[in-house]
Amino acid sequence: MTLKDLARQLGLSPTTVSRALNDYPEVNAETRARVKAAAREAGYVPNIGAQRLATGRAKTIGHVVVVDDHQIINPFFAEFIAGAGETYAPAGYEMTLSIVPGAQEMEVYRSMAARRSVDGVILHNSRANDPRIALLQELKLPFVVHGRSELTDTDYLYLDIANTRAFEHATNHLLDLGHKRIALLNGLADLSFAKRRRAGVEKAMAARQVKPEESLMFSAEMSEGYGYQVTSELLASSNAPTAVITSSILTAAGAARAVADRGLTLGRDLSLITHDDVLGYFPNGTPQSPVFTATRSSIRKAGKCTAQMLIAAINDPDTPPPSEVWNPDFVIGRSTGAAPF
Amino acid sequence: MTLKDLARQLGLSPTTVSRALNDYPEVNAETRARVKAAAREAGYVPNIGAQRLATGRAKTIGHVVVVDDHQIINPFFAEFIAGAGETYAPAGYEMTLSIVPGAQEMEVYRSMAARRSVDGVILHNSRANDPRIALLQELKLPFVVHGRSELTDTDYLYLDIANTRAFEHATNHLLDLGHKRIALLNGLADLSFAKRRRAGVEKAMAARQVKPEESLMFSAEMSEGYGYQVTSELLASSNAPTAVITSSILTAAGAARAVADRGLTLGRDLSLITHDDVLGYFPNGTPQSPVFTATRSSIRKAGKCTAQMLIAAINDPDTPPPSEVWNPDFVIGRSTGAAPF
DNA sequence: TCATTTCTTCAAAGCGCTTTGGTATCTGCG
DNA sequence: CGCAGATACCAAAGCGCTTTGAAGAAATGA
Repeated sequence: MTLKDLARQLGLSPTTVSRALNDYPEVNAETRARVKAAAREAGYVPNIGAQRLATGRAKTIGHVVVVDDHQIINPFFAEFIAGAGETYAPAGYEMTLSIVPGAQEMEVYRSMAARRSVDGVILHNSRANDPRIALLQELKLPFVVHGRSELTDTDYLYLDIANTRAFEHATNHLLDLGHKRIALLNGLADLSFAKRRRAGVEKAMAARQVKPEESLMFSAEMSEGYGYQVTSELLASSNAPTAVITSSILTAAGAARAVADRGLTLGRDLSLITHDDVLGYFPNGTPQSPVFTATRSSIRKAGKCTAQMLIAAINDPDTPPPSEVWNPDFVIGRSTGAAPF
Repeated sequence: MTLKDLARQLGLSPTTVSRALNDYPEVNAETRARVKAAAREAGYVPNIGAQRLATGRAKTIGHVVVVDDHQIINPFFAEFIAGAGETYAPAGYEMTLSIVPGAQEMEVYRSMAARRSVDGVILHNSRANDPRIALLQELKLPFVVHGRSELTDTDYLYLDIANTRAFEHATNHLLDLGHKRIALLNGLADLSFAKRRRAGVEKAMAARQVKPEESLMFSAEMSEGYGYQVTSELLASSNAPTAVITSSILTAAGAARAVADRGLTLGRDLSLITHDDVLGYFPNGTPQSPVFTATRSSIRKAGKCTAQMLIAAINDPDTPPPSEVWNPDFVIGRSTGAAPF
């Protein structure tokens, strides 16, 4: 069933049928209704390839996910994607996911632009001086960054959370409780959120003349195992920290397991604050009673909003929406307490 | 830069250029080399919409993910997708993800078929008598099911693991250790894997004349919170089970937290076996020393293989690959021990 | 030598849609 | 009544690629 078939069947020209379906004004209201009814009844849906070719728009947003061998999948990715995906369908967009080795990432953006397979992309895992930003600007491919890069000389759209501020706050909370030796189990060091979080911790400590120790700063992919292993080692060491800050609830869970394994109690023997992305499958206790004291910001909501920003920017390139920086909540759970003296 | 431009620039017809790029035999080897070099140099990539329209093939695989409001994202989904995605790119396929409310799922498949936006789909979360299978067969849209339905009168391609057998094995292991009251924290009841796992547990118990108790059988979305809550309640009840089987490592983690919270020890006061999908971000301890006794099967590998099956079926519809049922490993961890007498 | 086959290449016809540039009919107004 | 401007429709030209059918050039065989 093609447009032409439908037109013939209605005794109309393809032009009129196309315009009726696309809500152009120069079609009689009655005709439009008749066309739409016939289309629905016949189960007519426009061929997407033809539409793309004719309009030059792909009605598709691209997400590139880097997965090298043996590398873990970003566990937050699914939630972010879910949020983004929720906004695409109602807006008439599709989402394509490209899972590629890191070495090919730039090439993928180039080819997306050249073959016009997407109208825009969302950048994940923003890094300190992210080369992807310049590339996308050069390619004139609309994009929104989830996170922020440190680039100051260039303007781009982003949605981020106030990482520095949130982790400064968390650190201050621990300092208030009397903690001085505070470990940070951060994400991979070159990711911009990790840089900012570390800066937040150091800023708070510096303000109180507490010297951050390099040996308590860790960077790795944020798995449960990472939290368990590092915390186990820390607890076994001669001068263990009295508090730990983790960048992910999964890492926090691992840390909690390490504490329990040694027969210790969280919030008494070791204090723990984590960032909580509000993962559906790993809630931080219940709203009434959070397990971990945490900085909290829904990554799913971030996905939703990032997608909206991108669509707005695509539809109206001259007046893009403003970038956003969200302030995470701070929730007190049962994982923090006064420093053992 | 279009094919025509490139052809003009080379002094060749578009026909020849197209054939050279697509490795048709009727092109002089030298010409082909010249064309390919020029294409690379000029950064020419075929327009995807035009290609789709001309060939009728989308070179795209669809994944439909149902996410209703407040429903959690399937936490295993990301790993599966990563596996599938790894095989798409090298095979020249793209992946589109549709995140839709459950009520729209069938409609999405219909529209995918009508507008030819995908060449095939992978079915997630297979259910007992899955109506999607008949629909896709009717639409003549190639598909592979991850999991299996209970349909016996129809033939379709699937990749599944031996759920019944694995959980029968796990239950036997617990029975061998002297456990009689065994709880099952399963996934949502209408999912086919949950049905099979429950059947496995019941089969093993029946074989030993142990009566499974309805009050110890739970079904819910497999979050950490679910494991914690149910296990907490079970442990507080007058005749608590001595062993628990969970369908996901996240639920197992919640159960473990509940045990620790009450000052009890896993493997002594409560035995726990879980299914482990081998999530990168939540490993089951280390290979040398698993935390949980578990049935184990990599869901990422399943994604990879499912995608390969689908591509094979698309490329050669007459001789589709065989369906597969994988046998999970059984690994002994520190979460099981003799029943407290 | 000429007929036949094999190699290369090309012109042109789509694929199914949108969009440009009309035309015919109807209205309103001086 | 006659003309300008709406209104409602249509024919035809693309969008950028693939594919069919044909044809000239070169190679082969009798």
